[in-house]
Amino acid sequence: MNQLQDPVPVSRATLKRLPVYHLFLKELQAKGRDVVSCTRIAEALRLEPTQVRKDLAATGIVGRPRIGYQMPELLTSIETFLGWNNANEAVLVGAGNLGSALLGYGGFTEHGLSIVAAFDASPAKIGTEIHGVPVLDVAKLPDLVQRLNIHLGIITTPAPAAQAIADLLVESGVQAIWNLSPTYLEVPAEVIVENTQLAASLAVLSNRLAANLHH
Amino acid sequence: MNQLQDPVPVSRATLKRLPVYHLFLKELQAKGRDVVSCTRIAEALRLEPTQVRKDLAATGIVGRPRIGYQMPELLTSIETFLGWNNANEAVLVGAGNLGSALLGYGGFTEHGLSIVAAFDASPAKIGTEIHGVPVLDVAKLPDLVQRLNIHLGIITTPAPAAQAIADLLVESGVQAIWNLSPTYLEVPAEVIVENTQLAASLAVLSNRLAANLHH
DNA sequence: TAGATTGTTAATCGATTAACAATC
DNA sequence: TAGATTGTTAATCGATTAACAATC
Repeated sequence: MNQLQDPVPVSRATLKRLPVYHLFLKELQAKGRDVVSCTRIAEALRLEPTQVRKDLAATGIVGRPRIGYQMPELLTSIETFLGWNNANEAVLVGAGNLGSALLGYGGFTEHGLSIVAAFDASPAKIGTEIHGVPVLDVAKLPDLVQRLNIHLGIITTPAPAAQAIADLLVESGVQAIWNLSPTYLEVPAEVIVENTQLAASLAVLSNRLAANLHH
Repeated sequence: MNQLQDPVPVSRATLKRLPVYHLFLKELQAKGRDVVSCTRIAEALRLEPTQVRKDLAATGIVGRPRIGYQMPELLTSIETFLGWNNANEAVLVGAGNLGSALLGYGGFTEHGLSIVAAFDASPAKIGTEIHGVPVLDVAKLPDLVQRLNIHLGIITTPAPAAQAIADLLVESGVQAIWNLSPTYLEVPAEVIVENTQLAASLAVLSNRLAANLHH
């Protein structure tokens, strides 16, 4: 329901907070709560109640004054909004340490991501399985992506290989790339790229830690 | 709330872009360029030249009109500002898939991070080494952190264990936590927490991909 | 009812972008 | 010089926060 057509465009900031709410709500639900207010969420997560309210409203949920939101309804609303309950199939390229970690992560399935195949250039890995996912030759990527109509590619290769892999994914028809390699990727404007630079997260932390130690 | 008394308060957004510039500049340097302008950086990274200029200015670099910035000087300026050239020692807790991936990542050393020990609760792992880093019993964490005066802890445990580990790290004197577990951590206000929620990155991507597919 | 909470509009804050003078 | 680029101030934009009426 409430599929408002072209509703308020949701800010990236809101999009990043929604999974955090989801996490917190799951924990709360496990403790037996079946109703929750923005006030409570905001307090626990050190945010402003109004911000939480706006974020939740973006998912289409409607609450009840004096009461709050029904827990299962709220969780479902967030999940639906984030596209977590209609699985996205994805391929992963680069079955090294980080790639293997993601293949073994497990938690992605409940967030609507299913990695159906991994690709690598190393002959030693090709033909094996990592955490149950087959590792294939990169040469087979275009065919598989097209046949299975895969929309999402995950890049966990070393930096020097990443751009060529991105090109290959785009040529094969992938519409979104999750880039975990330490590179800036050049792709056509219509392709969505989400960069998760582990070094960048670290940079923020290092800088703030250094500032702290000076006091 | 955050009373950093730096000369110029640097926005978190700037802090996140600096490593991207660094990455791009390293690639450019490898191609033999030894001077670069904001115009060029902005064009390659699809940003506004003014934004690049302000970001770089935050690191203290001074450029020359008509010319731009000297490459080695600019790289050093970014590295120094981010604290990448005076190593931070860190411990990692949770030597599972993701933890092992980080231990094997290698790229962190050049960003000023040195993981000196890993901790795990599993007897099978204790006493082993992963990518050259010893895996120790969590019981030994407080002593080691205090003795070596470690400031930074990295949490890669499953969600249920994360809060207890965070408490332990804080008690032991750690001042910053890089949390890669899917949990929201409660810590004292003076402790810096940087959350890298892999699921959250994914959430942003899923949502935008879903929106795209509807068109 | 009284009071807590939602939903929404208005004000504030901060970051981005534009404009432009200074400089080499 | 002429023109590209820096550095900086002002304007704009967007997100957060505050205020408040509606509601149960």
